[in-house]
Amino acid sequence: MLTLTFKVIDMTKRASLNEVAKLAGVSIMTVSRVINNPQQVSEKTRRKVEDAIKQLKYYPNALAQSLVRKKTNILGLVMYLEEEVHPSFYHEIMNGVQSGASALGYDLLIFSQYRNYDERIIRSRLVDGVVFMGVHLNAEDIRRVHDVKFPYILIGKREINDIKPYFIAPDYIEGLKKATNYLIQLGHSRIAFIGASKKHEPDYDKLVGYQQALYTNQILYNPELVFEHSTTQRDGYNAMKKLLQQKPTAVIVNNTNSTIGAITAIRDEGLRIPDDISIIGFDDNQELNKQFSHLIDLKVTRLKIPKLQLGERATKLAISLIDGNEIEKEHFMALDFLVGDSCRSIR
Amino acid sequence: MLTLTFKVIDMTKRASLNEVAKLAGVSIMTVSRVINNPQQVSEKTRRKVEDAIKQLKYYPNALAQSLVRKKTNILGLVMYLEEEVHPSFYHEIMNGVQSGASALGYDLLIFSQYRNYDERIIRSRLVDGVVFMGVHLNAEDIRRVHDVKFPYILIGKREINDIKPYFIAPDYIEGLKKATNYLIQLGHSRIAFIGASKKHEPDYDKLVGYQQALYTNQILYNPELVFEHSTTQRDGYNAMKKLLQQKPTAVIVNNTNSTIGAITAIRDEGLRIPDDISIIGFDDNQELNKQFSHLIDLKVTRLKIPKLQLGERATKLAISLIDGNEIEKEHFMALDFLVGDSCRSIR
DNA sequence: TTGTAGGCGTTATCAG
DNA sequence: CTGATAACGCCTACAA
Repeated sequence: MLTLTFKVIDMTKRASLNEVAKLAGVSIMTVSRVINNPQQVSEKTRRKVEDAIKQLKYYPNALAQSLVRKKTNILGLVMYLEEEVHPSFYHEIMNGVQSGASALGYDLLIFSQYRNYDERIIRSRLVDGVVFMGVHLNAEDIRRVHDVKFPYILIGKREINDIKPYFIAPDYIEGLKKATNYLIQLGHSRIAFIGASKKHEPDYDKLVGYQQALYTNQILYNPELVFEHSTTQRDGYNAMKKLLQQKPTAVIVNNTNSTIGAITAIRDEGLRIPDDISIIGFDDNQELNKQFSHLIDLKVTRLKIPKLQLGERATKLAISLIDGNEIEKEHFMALDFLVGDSCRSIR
Repeated sequence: MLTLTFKVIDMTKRASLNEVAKLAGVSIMTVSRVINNPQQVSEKTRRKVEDAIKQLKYYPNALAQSLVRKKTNILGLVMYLEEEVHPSFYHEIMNGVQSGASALGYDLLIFSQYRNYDERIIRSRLVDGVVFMGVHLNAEDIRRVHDVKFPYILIGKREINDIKPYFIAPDYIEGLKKATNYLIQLGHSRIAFIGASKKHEPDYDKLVGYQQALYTNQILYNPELVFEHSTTQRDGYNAMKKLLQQKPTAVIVNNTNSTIGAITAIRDEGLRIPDDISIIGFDDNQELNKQFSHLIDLKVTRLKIPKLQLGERATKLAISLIDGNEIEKEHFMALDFLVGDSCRSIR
C-alpha cells in the first residue's frame, strides 16, 4: 500500500500535550509549565519544548483547559431584538461588549431570540457570566440568574418586582438636566420639550431631568410647552408645529427622529436656527444622525448615548462579578453633551 | 461552629453525573443513557434517574461533553465592522446566522476586531466551524482556515489569489437583470442607471446585470444614461439631476441612499413618479428605508437583499461542511424584487 | 438492561 | 527543576 503525504494538515490530528512531550523527551507537565509558567523550567528544557511546540504547531485545547480550570473565559450576551429599537442601537452596544470582553481576554457567545437560555447559560457552564440587553427581557429569566448568584449585568435600568438587579444604564435624568441648564444659562426660559413615552422608563427619565432643571432654576413648568409622545419624524414635525404656537425660544428633543422632524418644521415655518429658536437634539441613532447632518447644514447641539463605552463598562462589570468582586448594583453612564451651532445666548 | 443554610444555591456546586448516579442508586452510565438514549433504559430505572436529575437540577456540562465528543456545537462568526457599511446591514445578517445556528442546535461565538483569531478559532477547538463576514477580511486569515480544511464559509463573493473559497453572496447580476427586464417589459428603453463604485465588486456586478439585460433585449448601452458613482443621498440627488437631462423614461438606483436622493431630485424637477418617470430603487438598509417610506407617500418598486435568509443559508452551509458533506464552493442568493407603485407601462 | 474500564486534554498537588 | 498521579465530567466500548 502506498502512503501519500498531503501538504494539507489533517484537522483531526492536532497535537496534544502528550505528543509534544514525547517529541521533546519530557513529561507533559513540563510542557504544560513551559506554556503557563515558563520561568519554572530550565532554559535548556524550555527550548527543547518550545521547539517541539512549534514543530507540531501545538495549541492548547480550550475545552480541556476550561474543564479543569472551571472557567471558560467566555461571556454570554443575551440580546433581545425588537422592532421598536433601531438595530444599530444594539449593534453598537454589542461592539462595546465585544471589545471590552476581548480586552479582558474573553470571548463572546451570543444568545438571541433564545428560549430557555437560562439552562444553556447557567447550567451548561459554557459561559462564566452574562450581559443582558434589550427591552423585552423576561423578568423570570433574570430572576433565575440572580437567584443562583450567577454573574450577570443588565444594560438598561430595570425594576423586577422584589429583586434589585445589577444594571448599568444611561443617565437620562442628568443628561437632560445638563441640556436644560445649558439653555437656561444662555438666558432661555421658554424651553419647549418634545418627549416620547411616559410609560417607557428612559423617556420618562428624560422628562424628569428637564423638569428638575426648571425647578432648580425656579422656572415654572409649563405643560403647554411639552409634547409628550413623539417617536417618528412625522411626530416630531407635528409636535414642533404645535409647540411653535407657544413661542418658545428653545426646544429640547428626545430622540433622533423627532429631532429631524422638529428641525424641518421650524424651517417650514420660516424660522432660523439658532437666530429665532435654539434647539438641542438627541442622537440615539448614529446612522440616521449621520445621514441627517449630511442633508442639513447645521451642527446640532445634542445629547448622545456613549453606546460603545456603555457596552464596554457593562462587560467590565460582568467580569468583575465573575472575578468574585463585590460591586454596586446600580451604575449610570453619563450622556455625551455635544455642543454645536444650534443654540444661542439671548441674554 | 455554626452551619448556616442559605436558600441560594451555591453556583460552585452544580451536580455532576456522579452525584445523580449516587442519589438514584445506579451507575453513571445509566444516568448518561437516560439523558442520551432513554429507550435503552428500563422504565423503572429511568424514572428513578429522572427524579434524581430533577431533584439535583442536573444539566450536562457542555465542556466535558464537547471534550469527549470532539465537537462543541459552537459556530464562530468573524465580523469585520467597517465605517462604510451601515451597521444594520451586518446586524441583520448576523441575526440570520444566529437563528440558523440556533435552529440547528449551535451556539454562536463572535469574533470581531480580532487579531490572530485564527489560533483562537482553529486550534483552540472552541468552534466547529466559522462564518466570515465583512469587506475587510484578510485574505491570509481565510487562507489559513482554507488550507487546513477547517469548515468555513464567506458571506460575500471573494477572489483570493490562487484559492477558490467557499462563499455565498447576493446575486446582484441576476437581480439587476430582473429589474431591468421588468422595465423593458413595460416598454422602457431609455433606462438610466445610478451605480456606486466600479471597483467594489458588488456594485460592479449590478452594473453588469443592467448591461446584460439591455444587451439581451438588443437595447444599445448608452453611457450617457449611466452615473457611475453615487453612495450618499446627495450623490443620488446630483446624479439624478444630471441624468434627467437625458430624458430617461425610467431609472434604476443602486442603493438606498441614492434612491432617496434620486426621488427628491425627480420631485424637485416637478416630475411625477411613475407618470413622468419610473424608478426602481434599492433597499440595502432596512432602517433608512423605513424612515424614508414614512416620509414619502410612495411604495417604491425595489430590489432587496434577503439578509436574514442570507445569514441563515450561510450557517446551514457551514454546518453542512462541519458534518463532513461535500458542497459546492459558490452559492448565490437571489435578491427579492418587490413591486410597488413606482413603475408604469409606457406601451 | 446495566455496569466497568479507559480515555478525551488539561492542570493541581505532591514527590523526588 | 521535573515527573507521577489524580482529578475535571462525560462518553465509547466492552463485559456481565
